[in-house]
Amino acid sequence: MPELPEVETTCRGIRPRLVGQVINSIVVRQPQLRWPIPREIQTAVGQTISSVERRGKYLLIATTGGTILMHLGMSGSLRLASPEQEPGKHDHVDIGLEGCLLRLNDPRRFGAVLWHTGPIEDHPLLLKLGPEPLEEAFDEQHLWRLSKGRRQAVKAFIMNGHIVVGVGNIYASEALFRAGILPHRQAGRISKNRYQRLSQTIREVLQEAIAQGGTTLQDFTNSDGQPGYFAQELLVYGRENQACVSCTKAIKMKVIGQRASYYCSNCQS
DNA sequence: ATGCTAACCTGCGCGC
DNA sequence: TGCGCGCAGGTTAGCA
Repeated sequence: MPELPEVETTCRGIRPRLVGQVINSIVVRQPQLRWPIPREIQTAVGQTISSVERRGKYLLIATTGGTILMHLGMSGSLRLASPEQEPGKHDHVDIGLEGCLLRLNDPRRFGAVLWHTGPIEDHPLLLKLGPEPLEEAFDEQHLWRLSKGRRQAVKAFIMNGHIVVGVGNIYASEALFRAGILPHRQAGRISKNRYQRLSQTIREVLQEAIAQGGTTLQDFTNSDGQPGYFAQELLVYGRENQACVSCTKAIKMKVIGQRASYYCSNCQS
């Protein structure tokens, strides 16, 4: 479910309610997520939250004694709820604050809740991540340099978190369409000029999606339970056999790296 | 080093 | 109605 814009929307939504608050309790109903939730997570109880940040699709809730590292996987979402609200079927974790709680819901359980002491940037899951697509370090130079000699499809290349973080399946197809590049083109055989265009369209789609509050396909809601509105802006994703918005030719679908990829064979080359 | 595959799970929509 | 199938927004581990 959540790509970078959805995680960013969530992060912005929960931050004002969390920073400065003391964690009163952590209730784990289902510890079996992507990795088991460690017992040490209870160390966070009694600590004060100092910041709520995003790195790629990871949410980092920093406290005075360590950091809660969360990932929403494919189907996770966070809600701010009142302590009286009964937990639902897939409400696996509650982080209790003063007067409210942060509740993790994740039907497929591909998400993660981990605890890390020491500098969070040293966490093994974050250590090898590529640059943030909306920050300076990400540009055509970066893509061009790392693509050298790579025979992998460019779509898989930009979805690789070690290259650049936060480009998920929806936005990868969208960015490639806007850049006029076929998703199955080999990464190492794309010109620097085209990477210039691609780095631009990646930033563009992500920024627009954040401005719209994320994309709601089935069930994404922000921390207030509101849906995102980017779905109506999607030009190719999920539009197989429909007319291309630019040339009216039928949109095609091809599985690349186990993921459905949508493109226009006329507008992209 | 690179790149592909399986794996982790549940829910939903579709065709029969 | 019910059942089986295929598919879904992510990412890592493991192997060639």
